[in-house]
Amino acid sequence: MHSSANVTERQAQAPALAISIVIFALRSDPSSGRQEIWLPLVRRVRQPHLGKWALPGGPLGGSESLQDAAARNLRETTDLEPTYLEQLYAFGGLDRAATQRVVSIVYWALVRPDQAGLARESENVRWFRASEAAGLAFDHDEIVAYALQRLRGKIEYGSVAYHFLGDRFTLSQLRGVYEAVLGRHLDPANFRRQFRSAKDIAATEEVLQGGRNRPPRLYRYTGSPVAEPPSGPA
Amino acid sequence: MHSSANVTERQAQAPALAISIVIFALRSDPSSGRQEIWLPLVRRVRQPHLGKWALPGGPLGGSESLQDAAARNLRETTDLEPTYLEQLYAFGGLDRAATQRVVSIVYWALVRPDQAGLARESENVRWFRASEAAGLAFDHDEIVAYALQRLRGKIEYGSVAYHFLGDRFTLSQLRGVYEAVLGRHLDPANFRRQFRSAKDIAATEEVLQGGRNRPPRLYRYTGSPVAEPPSGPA
DNA sequence: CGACTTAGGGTCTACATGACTATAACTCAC
DNA sequence: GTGAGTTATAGTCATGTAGACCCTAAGTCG
Repeated sequence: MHSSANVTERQAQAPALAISIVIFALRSDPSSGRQEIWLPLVRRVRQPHLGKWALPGGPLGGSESLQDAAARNLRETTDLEPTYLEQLYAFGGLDRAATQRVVSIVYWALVRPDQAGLARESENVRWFRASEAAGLAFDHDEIVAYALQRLRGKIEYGSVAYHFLGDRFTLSQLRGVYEAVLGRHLDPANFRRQFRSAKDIAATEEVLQGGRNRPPRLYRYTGSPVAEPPSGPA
Repeated sequence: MHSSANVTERQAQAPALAISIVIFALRSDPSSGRQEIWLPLVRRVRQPHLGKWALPGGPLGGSESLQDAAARNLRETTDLEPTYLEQLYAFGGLDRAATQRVVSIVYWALVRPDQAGLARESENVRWFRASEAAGLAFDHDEIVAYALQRLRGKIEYGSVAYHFLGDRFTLSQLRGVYEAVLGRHLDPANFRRQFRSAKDIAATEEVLQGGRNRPPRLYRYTGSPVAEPPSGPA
């Protein structure tokens, strides 16, 4: 599939179509306690870029939608179900791959590493801090940077933050998500005030017991669990 | 990464890759004087959907980037240069075309119909009011609706409004753009106050003479003329 | 019990926004 | 030439929100 082709052959070929996916999850640093953004990468087991780390992905199956293909690649690498999945961008520069013209439609996803999904690493699948994911294969460095930028943009406006968390969460946990994504400290009191008046969040009767300090109240996200309509943007 | 089928099988299944483009321009209604959003459509001259109106577009050339392909399709239908060009979305549902799986990477553009470009219509190219573009071929109705939604979202946050206008414009003209895109009346005084303090807009020494009323001052957009970095999102 | 830490509520100020009023500068009808 | 009409432009006032900051509540731990 990667037989070296001269220029004429390359231009005659239809561009190959691939799906890649940037999968974000949060993990607490054991020492500082702060949350950080992590993502799984897959080691290249063939040329080109053999041995380098790359985004999960693969060719688009003939009988699946773009979104389905992204979700399938996510499951195959992490064993997790996405709580959020959205198209990021279609990358189609001429020089993305040396041997063949490849157009990659990239999705980005948020997962909740509740189960041992984040621990399910192998020789060829490993989780990295987003801040330390560099030197990746192809143009995947740029793609990850763009996905992070989009994540930051989306969290300010929209409702993606909740998709990092379980169905019940404290405002401190939610604030931790925002601080991890935005990369700066947020005032707890102002954050609370802002989200108490938010539409799609509701206080439950429960509090979280077992902590060292005053037990915090648990909240619930009441908005729609999926951000993207099933048949693409409507 | 994945056990690959042999080349012939894969190419038989491989979805076709196409570029489409939604081109927006503003035109004043002669009776009301208000501005409206227009876009050019192309009549289908072959099956499927023969005779229906559709978005400009075509197959992706083998030696052009996605952005270049979109710009080329724009020039071929309108003879205008885009002042703004950005990727909209990649549509890849299974049922988009009856006979063949087609993945369309759709761009959207803003043009300034300074020259006679908007008048350059033909049997198979015609401009339509965006509000009246319905019954289009394929899923192009949805694509136009989504592009309009994106335009509205972008105009509130960003700097796309200026790309509908020439290099010198009055605040009334700029307000006209906002009113056309957002579909509602805006208070002239408040609009003025907001944009006098905007960063990327500067007053010139000139005023626009020849109108019926008090001559308005001309302003200039000082931000970057292109929104998208040349090599895709950075 | 007192020290410590996080939860949660409040105040004060600065700033942006929407509604509204007032004045300036021009054309046109007469 | 004068006044009506229209748009340009400035200012005012009330409201809402965000950031900085302070205070109290309710737990744990020594």
